[in-house]
Amino acid sequence: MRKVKIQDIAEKSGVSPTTVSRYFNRPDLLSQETQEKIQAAVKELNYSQDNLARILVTGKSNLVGVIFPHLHLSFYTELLNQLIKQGKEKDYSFIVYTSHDSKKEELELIDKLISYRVKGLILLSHILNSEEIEKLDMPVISIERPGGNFRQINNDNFTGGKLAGEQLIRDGCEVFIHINNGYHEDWPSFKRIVGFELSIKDRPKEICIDEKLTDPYSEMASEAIQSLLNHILREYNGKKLGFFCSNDDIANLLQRECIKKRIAIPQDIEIIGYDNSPVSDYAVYPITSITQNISLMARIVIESLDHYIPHESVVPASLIMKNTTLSPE
Amino acid sequence: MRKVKIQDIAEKSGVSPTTVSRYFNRPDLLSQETQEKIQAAVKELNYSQDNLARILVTGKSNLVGVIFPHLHLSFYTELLNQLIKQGKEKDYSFIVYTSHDSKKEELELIDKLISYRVKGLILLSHILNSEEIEKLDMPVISIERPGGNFRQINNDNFTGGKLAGEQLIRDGCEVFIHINNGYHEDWPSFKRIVGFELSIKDRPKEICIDEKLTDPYSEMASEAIQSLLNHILREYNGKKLGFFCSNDDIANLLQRECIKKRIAIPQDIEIIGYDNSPVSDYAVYPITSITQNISLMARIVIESLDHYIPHESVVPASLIMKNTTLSPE
DNA sequence: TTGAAAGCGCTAACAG
DNA sequence: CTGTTAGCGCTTTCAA
Repeated sequence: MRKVKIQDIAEKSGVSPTTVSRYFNRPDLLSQETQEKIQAAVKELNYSQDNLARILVTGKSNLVGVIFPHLHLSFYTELLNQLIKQGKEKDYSFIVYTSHDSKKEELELIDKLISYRVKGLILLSHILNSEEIEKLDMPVISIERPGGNFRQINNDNFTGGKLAGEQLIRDGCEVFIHINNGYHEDWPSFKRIVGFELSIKDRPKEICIDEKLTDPYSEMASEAIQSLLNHILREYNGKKLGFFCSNDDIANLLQRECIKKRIAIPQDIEIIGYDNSPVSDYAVYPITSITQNISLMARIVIESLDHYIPHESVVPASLIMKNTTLSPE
Repeated sequence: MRKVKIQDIAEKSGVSPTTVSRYFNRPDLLSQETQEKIQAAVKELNYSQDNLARILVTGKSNLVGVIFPHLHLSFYTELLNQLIKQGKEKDYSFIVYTSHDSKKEELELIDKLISYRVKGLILLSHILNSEEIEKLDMPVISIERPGGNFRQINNDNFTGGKLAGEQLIRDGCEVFIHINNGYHEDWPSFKRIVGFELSIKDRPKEICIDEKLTDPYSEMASEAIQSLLNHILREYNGKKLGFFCSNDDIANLLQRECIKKRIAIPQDIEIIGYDNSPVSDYAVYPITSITQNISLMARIVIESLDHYIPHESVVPASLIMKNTTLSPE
């Protein structure tokens, strides 16, 4: 299958393998004449480099590993999309894994990545804790994960939650409901709740946590949101409700139930999502959402691979007004 | 960074590097005693293999390249999801690219994959034609692409379209509309249209093609579907309409417009999508859809990597009844 | 401006 | 059951 190597084109063009290597890496060191000879041979034999051999000897790899919890959330697929797109310019290639599973399996995945000599690891899954990550003998860039002595890129979740609360207040909501699929106090996304609660002060509120919402495309999730909505409607009959959801997919799920119940959006119920992902635009009523600026996150990731300095970056959050909140006068 | 190699643990355990190598590849050839010695050393030094070196010498790689047109379609992300999941068992790792772009860029991507010595290439993009693919010096598995002398895995699109048409007839639709983002007669998905048209015979029909629907998450797409629906409603006022969309995302887009116009689904309009992807379940009225059996496709892909024999596989299509068509008595 | 030699980390003969 | 030797395809000294 693969046959033509540097040796072959060395012979063809009457120079040494070293010179051919230099043609690719330091062409400026070669005479015009040799360059042309080599170029001709490369074309004729349709030679293409062997990156593995090169990585082996130089120790410099452009392979990057990415581990997602799953791919059923727009935030993840959009981030992947941006990583691939922006990584292309710097010649990075991404090995993608998902890890729904055990700690043991995640460590095996990472080991496999190491065995492929990846330049770094982009981590979105929540299975490993900080100490375990710090033990890894490679650059790790975590996204929306609890901190530690590695590179972290997080959204300004606090401001995100605060912006949501403020908007709902401005629009005259009387009860404030946060829907989330689970939280830990050390997760960056926990700050959304903090910011939200702070902004609504002592107004009536409900914080609804349900792990069934983790995979919003499941039937379980659908049922969970249904009974949640029923509960809230019963409890706060006649009041204007302001919902703040931990992601757009959940917000969309909620909107769907509201439509089925013929509740007027945004007159009787307002909804604010998180991520400003395609689904939020794609919903029946495009969903007002907090943007995480995924493309900026991706850019910082790529940059961090080149210059790895463990610390946290916070990417600003902002409110994107759409049709599930009142439009400003 | 990376230091401990086979040599180190050979010294540590007092055997030759070869023996250590055998410990990983043919442990059955070693005595119990040596195995234990080596195991101890491996643990102590926290050794992990170097796959690149191994690929270099054996010529056998478990890296697989995947090229998608983009990642904004559930069919793509779900396929990727399944590939990663099912590939894990056979120890495959996937390098993922998207290629919105030029033929030149796509060939560069493929060249890069070759330079990483991938075992094979999974191709979903439509940029290269069959001859160009055949020229590639590696196993190529194409999915939903025109054929050629390589491995193809396609859905039984003809039956898929036919099933959709038959259902709409059964439900009493009077006008039959197919919505598509574009087609070529040699694409497998063209057969959906053929099967659909055949099943509805001489009944009133419209075949609507609009490239703006290619990325259904764009604003353009949204506007396109809106004016399309307006046109149809004007033209066939009072008739029951049966829509067959080329994918679930478009079907969802269409449903959204129907809801806004307060058209009764499935009484006045029926909608059938394609892919049976998460969005179809996630829509306000879960969308009746043709399943491509993505997980089966993924399984065949994985299988084909091990036993590469150029030919076409056709994966059966079937109709999944949900809420945008009448439920059977 | 070019080449010879050594070696990246590993495994496949072949031998014992 | 284990070790010796050679070499995967490339780059990096060092020397000319």
